[in-house]
Amino acid sequence: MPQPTRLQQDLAERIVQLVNDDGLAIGALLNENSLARRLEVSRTPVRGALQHLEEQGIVARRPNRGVELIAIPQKNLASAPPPDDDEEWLVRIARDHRAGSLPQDISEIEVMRRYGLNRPAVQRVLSRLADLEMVERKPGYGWRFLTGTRDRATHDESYRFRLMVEPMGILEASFRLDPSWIEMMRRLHGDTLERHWHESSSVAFFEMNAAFHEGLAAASGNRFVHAAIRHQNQLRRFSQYDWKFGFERVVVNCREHLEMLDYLARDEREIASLLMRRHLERASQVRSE
Amino acid sequence: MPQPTRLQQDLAERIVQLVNDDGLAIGALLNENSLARRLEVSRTPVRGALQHLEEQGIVARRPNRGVELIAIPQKNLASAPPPDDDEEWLVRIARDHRAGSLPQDISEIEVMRRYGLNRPAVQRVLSRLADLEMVERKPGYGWRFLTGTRDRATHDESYRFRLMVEPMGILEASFRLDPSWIEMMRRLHGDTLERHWHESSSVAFFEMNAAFHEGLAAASGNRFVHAAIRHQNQLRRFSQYDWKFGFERVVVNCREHLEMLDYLARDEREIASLLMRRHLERASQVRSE
DNA sequence: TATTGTATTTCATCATGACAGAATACAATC
DNA sequence: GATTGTATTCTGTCATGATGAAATACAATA
Repeated sequence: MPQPTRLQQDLAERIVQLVNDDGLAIGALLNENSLARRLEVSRTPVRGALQHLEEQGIVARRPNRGVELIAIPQKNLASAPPPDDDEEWLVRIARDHRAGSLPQDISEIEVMRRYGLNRPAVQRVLSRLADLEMVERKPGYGWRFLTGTRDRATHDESYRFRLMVEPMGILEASFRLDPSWIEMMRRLHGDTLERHWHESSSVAFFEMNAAFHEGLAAASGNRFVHAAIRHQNQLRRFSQYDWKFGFERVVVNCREHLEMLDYLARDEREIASLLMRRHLERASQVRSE
Repeated sequence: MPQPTRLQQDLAERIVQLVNDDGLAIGALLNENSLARRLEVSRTPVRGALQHLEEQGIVARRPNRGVELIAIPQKNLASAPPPDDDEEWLVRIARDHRAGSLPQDISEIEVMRRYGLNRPAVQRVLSRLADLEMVERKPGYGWRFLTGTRDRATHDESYRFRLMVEPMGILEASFRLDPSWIEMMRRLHGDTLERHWHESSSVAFFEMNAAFHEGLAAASGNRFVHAAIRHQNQLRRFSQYDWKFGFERVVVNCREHLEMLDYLARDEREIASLLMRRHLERASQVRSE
């Protein structure tokens, strides 16, 4: 009981979500069986999640009767994406390599030694870096970083690719955008514009940016469009996490996003699509200056 | 020495490739060191590959002097893609599931038992099926097949996606197509049209088709376009391997490909791009009849 | 009877060691 | 001196068993 599992944490969040969606009031009784059924897991991890919520004072066990809701939980910050355990290692290794503190060619054992990771973890991390085309297996043993010719060309190709997919995604017949999503995005962008700007906000800014583009890709109703953009975001995450945006760039970006949201709210998708095209073209030139 | 490694097989093929590229004649001496350097591996696997070639009567060892080329090897069939070891299992599992002989939800151990695979192999295979969105991890333990709603919608979304990417790829400024590739493709398509058609040719036909689209994607000079189409091919490979094409469909397909090749040979890319668009639109309707 | 409490079984991950193949170094031969 | 032959070291994969968590079955209680 000291450390809730990742599954248990996720379930706890999803239970909070269910409570909100169902509009339950204080005093309502939950029960493990129906939760387990709705969440498609067994009772065991649900118990763990409930215990976790109990420690937070959100529910209280009523022996043999159920679990009473004793406080309405408020959802955490707007859809904080659950940070993957391996992810921090991805970022760290990518950064270390860029800083030149890693050799161009490296074996799995060397990575294990340097970072104190076990082998399965190293293999997961390297596989994911390979998916992002940041490393590749060497023919014999070991791995090789690909960041030689990569950065310059990749940046352009990424934008060229997104220019093919994102504006068209908005025009798909299956495009459906949740109005509440638009509202949430508007609020996030408004906040970013008004809040005082720190260098340290660049990660948050990146994530908002990524969420905007991914959300529209998801709305296209085409899983391949969505998957492609998610992949692009993942790719950019590492090369841009410690990229220092000037505030002017942030302002321009938010304004362009807000403009698109305005048109999308009125279902003016042709215009939004054009704006997306121009937005990407402009953004692609930022770095190459 | 009974079984050459996969790496050794690959090296043997690449050595043959080098011999052809360099235009070496019978009697020429190869040496392990320079081959190892050019192939970016150590001498050990090169030795294995040479031994393999020796058994085929292509080279002969001259102790302490080198390895003599005693027969000009002819390249195997046009770019036969080295069939991945796991791949047959992917196909088999996908097929078994479609045939209904696998449960909707399944654990890794169950897969190990049914197919007599070891755990790492099962994990590789399931991961790849997950990349193709054919299965997903269940929250707790086990995996779930996604082929419920999948097939119908996926087919359409796949073509919608390719319609965004493939015609545009041809128009990219970085587009470069190797004339010899065009020639090879023409020959392949011509052969397919003339040869008598068997049901059993459908795999070969699929692969030619895939190679055509992948080749054009690669020519775009954009790695994301290329990766996206490779992914689409992989996806289609499983749902279409035992799809029975009527011969009329094969004829139409080849004619359309050949027409595109004609325009591409003259660098008439706008027209080729339009033809690609119509080709995909037409192909997308075949199955939904 | 509905629900939680408890015990048992099953599963996936990790740790460890064995093994085959690749990398490397050095000896032998022309 | 260049090349192959041979030995040694290093690396990654597989096999096995231990461990913790999830799934499942059954008992207990309101």
